[in-house]
Amino acid sequence: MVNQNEENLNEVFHALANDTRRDMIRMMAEEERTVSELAEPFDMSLAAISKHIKVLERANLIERIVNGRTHICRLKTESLSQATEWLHFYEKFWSKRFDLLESELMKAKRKEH
Amino acid sequence: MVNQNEENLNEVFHALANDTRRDMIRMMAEEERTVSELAEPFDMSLAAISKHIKVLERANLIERIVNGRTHICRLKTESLSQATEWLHFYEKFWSKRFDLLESELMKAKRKEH
DNA sequence: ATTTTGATTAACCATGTAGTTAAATATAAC
DNA sequence: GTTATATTTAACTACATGGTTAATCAAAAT
Repeated sequence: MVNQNEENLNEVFHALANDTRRDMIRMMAEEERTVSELAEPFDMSLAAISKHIKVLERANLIERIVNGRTHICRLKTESLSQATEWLHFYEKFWSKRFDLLESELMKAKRKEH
Repeated sequence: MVNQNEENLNEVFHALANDTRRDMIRMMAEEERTVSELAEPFDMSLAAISKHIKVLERANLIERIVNGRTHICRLKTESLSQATEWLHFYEKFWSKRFDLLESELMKAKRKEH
C-alpha cells in the first residue's frame, strides 16, 4: 500500500528518533568508523550496537564495507537528504504563510492611517 | 540522562516516522483541521486517529484548540524547524566534504597534465 | 593448531506501538 | 430532558523496539 519512498521515509525518521543512533551519525559524519569505534562511547553491549547499525543500514543511511573481520561504516547522503527535503517542503510552506500573514498585517496597518 | 532537546528530537522524529501522521501534517499545513476532518481520509477508527494526534501533540508539533465539543488542530513550527536544523547541520557538513573531495580531484587532475 | 579479536545471531525480557471495539464524557440540538 | 455528535479513554491484541547474555562465526595473531 505504502510506496517505496514513503516506506523509506518511515525507516529514516525512525532511525533518527534515537539519541544513540543520532550520535553514531555524528561520529560517522566526522569520518567512517568500525563497529567497535562506534560502540566505544556507549555504555551498551556490542550486540545492541550491532542492532542500531542494522537500523541505520535498513534506512539506507549508511553502507558497510566488510574488511576482513572488521566492518567499516560510512554515511550515505541520499536517504538523509530525502528526509531533509520532506522537512524543507514544510519549512518553505510555513515561511510563505508567515510572509502572507505579515503582508496582511501591513495592509491592515496601512488602512488604519 | 538525555537532555530536553534530545528528548524532543526523539519524539519529533518518531512522530514523523509514520505515513498517517505525515499525511496529517500535510493536511494541517494547508489549514487547521478538526479531529474528524483529520480522520476523514483514513480507513481507521477515531480512537486510532486520536492516538496519532496525541503523538503529534507530545512531540510539540501541533496545538489543539478546544472549541466546544470539537477540537481544532494546528501545526506549530518550532519542533519541526528544530528537526530541520538537525538535518541541515549534516547537509551542510556533507556538501562541505563533497566540495573538499571535489577540490582534491581537481588538484589531482591538474597534476596529471 | 589454538587463542584472541571483531562482529553477528539467537533467545529472552520489558516496554512501546498501532490498531481494534466498547464504554465514557461533554457539548449541541431537538 | 433526551438524543445525537465530537472526541477521549480503557481494555485488549499482535507485533516492534531496545536492551540483555550466551553462543556462534570468521579472520588475525601467537
